[in-house]
Amino acid sequence: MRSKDLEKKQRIKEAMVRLFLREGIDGTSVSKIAREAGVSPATIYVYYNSKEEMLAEVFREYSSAPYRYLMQRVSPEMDAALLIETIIRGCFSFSREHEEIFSFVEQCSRCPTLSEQVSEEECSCDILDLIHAYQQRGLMRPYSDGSLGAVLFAPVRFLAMNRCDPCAGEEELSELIRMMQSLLLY
Amino acid sequence: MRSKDLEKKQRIKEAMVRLFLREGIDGTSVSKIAREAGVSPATIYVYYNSKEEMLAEVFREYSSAPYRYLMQRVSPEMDAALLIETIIRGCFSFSREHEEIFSFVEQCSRCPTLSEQVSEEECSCDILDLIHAYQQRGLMRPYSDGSLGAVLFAPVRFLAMNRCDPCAGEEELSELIRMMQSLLLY
Amino acid sequence: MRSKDLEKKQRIKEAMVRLFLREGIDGTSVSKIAREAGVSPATIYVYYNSKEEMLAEVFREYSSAPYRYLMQRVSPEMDAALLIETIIRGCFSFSREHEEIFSFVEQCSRCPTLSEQVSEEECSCDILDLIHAYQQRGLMRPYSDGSLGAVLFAPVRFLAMNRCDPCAGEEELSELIRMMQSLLLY
Amino acid sequence: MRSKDLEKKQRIKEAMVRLFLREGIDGTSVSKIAREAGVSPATIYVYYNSKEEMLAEVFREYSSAPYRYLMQRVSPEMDAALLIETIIRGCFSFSREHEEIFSFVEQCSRCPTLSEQVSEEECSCDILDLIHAYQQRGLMRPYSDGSLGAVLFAPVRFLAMNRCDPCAGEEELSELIRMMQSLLLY
DNA sequence: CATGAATGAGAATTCATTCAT
DNA sequence: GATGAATGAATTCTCATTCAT
Repeated sequence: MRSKDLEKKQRIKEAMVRLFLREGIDGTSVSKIAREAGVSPATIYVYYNSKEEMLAEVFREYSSAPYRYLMQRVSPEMDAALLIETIIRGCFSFSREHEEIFSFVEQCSRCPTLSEQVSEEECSCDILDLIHAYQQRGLMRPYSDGSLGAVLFAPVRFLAMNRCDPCAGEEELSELIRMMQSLLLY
Repeated sequence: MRSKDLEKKQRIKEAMVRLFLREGIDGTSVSKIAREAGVSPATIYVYYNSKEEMLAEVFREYSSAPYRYLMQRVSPEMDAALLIETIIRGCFSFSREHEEIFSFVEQCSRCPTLSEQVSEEECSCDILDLIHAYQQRGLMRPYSDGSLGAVLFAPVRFLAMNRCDPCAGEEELSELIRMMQSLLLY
Repeated sequence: MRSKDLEKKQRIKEAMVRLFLREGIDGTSVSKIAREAGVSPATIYVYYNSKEEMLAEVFREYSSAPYRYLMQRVSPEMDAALLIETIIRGCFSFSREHEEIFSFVEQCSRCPTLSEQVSEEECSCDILDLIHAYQQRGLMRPYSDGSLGAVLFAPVRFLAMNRCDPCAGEEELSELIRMMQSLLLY
Repeated sequence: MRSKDLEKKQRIKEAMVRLFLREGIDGTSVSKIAREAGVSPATIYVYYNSKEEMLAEVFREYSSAPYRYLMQRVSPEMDAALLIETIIRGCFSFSREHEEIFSFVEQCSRCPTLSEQVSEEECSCDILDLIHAYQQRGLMRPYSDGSLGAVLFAPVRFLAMNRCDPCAGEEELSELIRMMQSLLLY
């Protein structure tokens, strides 16, 4: 596909993701996506074989977006406390800066017909590798990957979902960071 | 006249919730619900004005189900460590024993058109009140409600969602319990 | 049927006729009629065998209402000019005082599945008999019944339908009366 | 892509109008229209946004049809008596040659939810302009437009509706023409 | 590659009617 | 007689997809 085409495919993806935020997974139809993307419904079938495949593919692509976002913000030189803070703040700010993607991934990952397509673990493996390094250097407690993922990502997303008020959010965010530091550091 | 049949309404609810698990929110139509419940599609409109209202009402009802389940298992006489263990194990076993309700609530609470209808906080307030008592007696650290909810419920649900293998689940669950105890107790 | 029942049947009729004005013939369903009349849908079937029969029967009853209204206002003692004026003004004021019945009859009489049930001529025969007397006394020109009906009733109903502004209505009404007097009198 | 097929839209309109004559406004459903037009119900929604809009648009289009029909038959060179005869005969023969359109417009114009969409006056303005010329030349009495419309169009439509027997129709038609000539000419 | 038209299948909902009390 | 519940059939309309250009 040429660059022109890639740009069009991108427009379709973004349209879909925007619609998920506005209308929910069950309110997002192919024709609405087409209208939102400014293309014909038929054009969508140039890039995808079916709505189902499209959903699965875009879900797969975007499910790692929060982790890629994080990877750009962390660095192995950070001390462990800052790493934890950066991860948690990063999760939170991702959910604000990319609200549509955040909501899209949350919706897809809860949908039983889609969730099997993607494993959280694969997506988060780079971050976890980084943490392994800290663990091996004795800078972080040696909890298992599953538990780490559960406590590092789930609570902050929980806050992101339930807090509309940004200020209250900030306070709870700081508290959560302190909690996770005391939990994961020595 | 025939009197309105609450048992029939219940069957409709359960049919909907079962379908959410099997087919997802976007694959659940009124006629499928009717077939699953063994009634005519028109009958559903005797009990609900529209699919939207039905969804909202059932979501509202079931969103507190996990917390009601928990409340039956905890007691103010438990020591703090056991309380935490009971809550986390309770969350997990609810997700196994009531897989459909768990999945239903997770899906609805991520759907932007529905999530506003229900606040997690209201649902969890009884549990939080119980914890307040422990906090006031100096048996648990005085974290805010938001943070408590975030760390007590979100990670275990995260595990429940991502672990299919029941054994791995058990180990991580134990670890998570230990983590939360060390985090929340003195 | 007892008087209680007749009153209920009357309520149903009036509800139907009111709905025809508000929602049109195609927007009037049995359940809406029931709700408007304050009875159960099933009750309607105590009085009528089907919606179709109900419609036909009520149409038959109300189609002569404008003529009965007229008959109460005219008298064989009137001079011919006054008779014409009374008829035309009567038609017009009926359409204002009984807007629902007027609209109901107009709608039914245009509907091909209903119109055959009722003939205008039968309904207007009393008025026409009165006019025959004037014609035989040489006080009105001897036009045929069909033409008389056409010029006495159709134009004023045309005005009643198309004039919303009551003042413009009055002027045109007076003009129409003068026209009909010059047409029908010697 | 296929280009929008105006002939197909026309087929849909004609199907609707035909059904109004056969089954009445309340017996005309979108699927019946589709079947009658030989298209899929969904196709109708390519051309119209809703049944309501479709009805309104087609009503608007056809409401002037009888007047356009008349305009092709009259001419400013006719003498006044012939003009009146042509108009009345034209109205009548339109109702016979285009029975479906006649019935369609009559039904729509009586339906309160539709009638506001179209004003008789706008439709008849060309004919009325022609008559104004005769009035100004002193060839026809100077009655107002409202009254003219009422006596020129309403009675003949009344006859067209109530006369099934074609012979009786013809006699009354002649009489009506004579009446209108004596009424409107000097 | 791109498209608007077209559609069969199915969505949500309402209908006229009947049932059971 | 009167009713609210119940429903099969039909309603309007949307969906995901394909067709013809």
